[in-house]
Amino acid sequence: MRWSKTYIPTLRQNQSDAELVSHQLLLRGGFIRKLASGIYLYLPLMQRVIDKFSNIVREEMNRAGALEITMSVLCPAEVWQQSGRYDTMGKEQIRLKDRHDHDMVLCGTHEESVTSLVAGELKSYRQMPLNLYQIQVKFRDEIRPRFGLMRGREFIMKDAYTFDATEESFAISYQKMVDAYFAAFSRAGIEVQKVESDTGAMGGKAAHEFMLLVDTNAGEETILTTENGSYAANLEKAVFVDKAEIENESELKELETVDTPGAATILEVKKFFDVKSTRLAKTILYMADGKPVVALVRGDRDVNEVKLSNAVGAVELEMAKEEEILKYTGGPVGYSGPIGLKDVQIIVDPLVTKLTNFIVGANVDGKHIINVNCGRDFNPTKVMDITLARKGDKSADGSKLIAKSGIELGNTFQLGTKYSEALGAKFLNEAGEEMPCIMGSYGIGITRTPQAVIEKYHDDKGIIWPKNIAPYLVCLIPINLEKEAQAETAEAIYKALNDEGIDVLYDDRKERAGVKFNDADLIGLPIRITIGDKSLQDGNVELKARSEKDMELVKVENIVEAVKKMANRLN
RNA sequence: CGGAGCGUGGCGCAGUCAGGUAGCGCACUCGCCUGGGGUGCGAGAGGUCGGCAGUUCAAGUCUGCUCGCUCCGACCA
Repeated sequence: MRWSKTYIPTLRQNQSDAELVSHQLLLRGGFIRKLASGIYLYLPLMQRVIDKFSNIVREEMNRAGALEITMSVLCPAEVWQQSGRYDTMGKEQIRLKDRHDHDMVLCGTHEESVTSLVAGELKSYRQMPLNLYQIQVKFRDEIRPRFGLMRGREFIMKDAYTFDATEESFAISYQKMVDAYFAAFSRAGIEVQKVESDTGAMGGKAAHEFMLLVDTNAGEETILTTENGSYAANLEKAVFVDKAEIENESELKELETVDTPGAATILEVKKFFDVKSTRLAKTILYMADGKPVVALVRGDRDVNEVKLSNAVGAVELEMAKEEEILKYTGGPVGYSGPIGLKDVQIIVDPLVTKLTNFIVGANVDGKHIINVNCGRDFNPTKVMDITLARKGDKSADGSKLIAKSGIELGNTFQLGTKYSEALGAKFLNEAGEEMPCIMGSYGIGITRTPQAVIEKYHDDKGIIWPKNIAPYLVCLIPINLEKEAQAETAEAIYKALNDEGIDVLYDDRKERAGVKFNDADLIGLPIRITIGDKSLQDGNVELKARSEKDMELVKVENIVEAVKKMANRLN
């Protein structure tokens, strides 16, 4: 492609509202433009990146036996009502009415569509395993879109869905997808880390995320992992073994209400009684789908709201407001406790049940209760792990957990039979019994991944694309096209590379060398060929990798081979 | 939704406090110069100052309403 014939609107200045380097570079490099908050247009360079990455994913999916289909983005609400998710998706789902006033949704994922498809066709265990996928636009009406393509309201995703007759068969299908994911990301030039994650709105039994680990604040998720990688999970999901030393008293003492004026926070209470925060229980009131729930964790710990949300089966969980705290506990913020609460669910973390004679709020301004014991003084609705893990905690095998920052590029969900039962995707097994399919669903962020790659691979001048997803492999730059020798050589090399099927962007613009070099560095094509008088006198052109500092001189007639050789050794 | 800001040529901004001829840099067009890291000189074109209503002789500037956008938080691929 000739630069003058394509459309690459690079910018000299940064756009003021882009926070992330990768977002900034996509805008400056002329890859994307924003149409509205969280809605982007993909320009020619970006389109090529998307195509290249899509094709890698497509090839790996096909290799794993998945079959490509396309499902409609527009979907009748009815299907979502059947699965129950019409109520649980909340405002993230974009909804509209058609001209007949029928409720419709713009899909953010396709479990419902694919399951209702399969429900009508799948009758026998002989038809499984089945794996269907598509690469398509998705809609999620994010509360706060940000970070460019990382969190948009419209984005492209590869989503795959598996249907199996038995757990054994499902395990194989799942593993095939996991393997395909590693293969696809590796071909795109990046290494991902598989971590355990919460299933969230997807439901189901277990889930994994595929994270790109980054140094910057771009990682919107924290991962806890052991040094050797034996365990890795995202913060919300991470399970840990608590190693805190607790000074428990063996004898259970009498309850006592104590005046603690001005001591509302854990820190103040701990100071007041001159004890460690592990001797206190933190009582936090939440509203779960409008109903009050109290969460009790040890004083030195924080509530994991995802775990809590799962514990009570809530769709929407938020911390209670001041007036709600007053209403349900009778006391002000900072003095809440589990004793004497009525019509409030009490979820207690196991770490609290291990304490004796601990301290809680009295639900009265300026008072706390001491010598509290769970089960004796109040009855938990449920005892369940609701504590947020943190770095420094121990994993199950005793190794220390360390924190890393990651960008989620893909995920895999073990859905079980949630959707197949709801939407009637049933089959007859070998014994002639009717069974629901065992399902899995699998996503890869097609537009998000390239931006994450940029976040990982860039320098102060611009992007450094891995070769397999670079919009072009080679950037061909004649310093001065007015010089006939340079122009002729450029044309010849351009033709030679094209004839070999090598993607080359030929900068034939009447720009000064500096502009061309800067633009080339900015858009980050892996290999640059420079044609200038100095080296051309000896029949040479200059070959340079974007990721490397030094260039080499190559005879014009050897350039194609040299490019191939360089491409081979580059990431 | 809670908190904080911002909307002025394509992009980045000044001007708003204190009402009185809409400005700067980059980009763009034309001419000349230059020609190995965002070149220099000259001449141009381009703006409903987010929108609506109000105050005023006069509104980018003051008032009210409204729309959009960004950042922090809750939500998430």
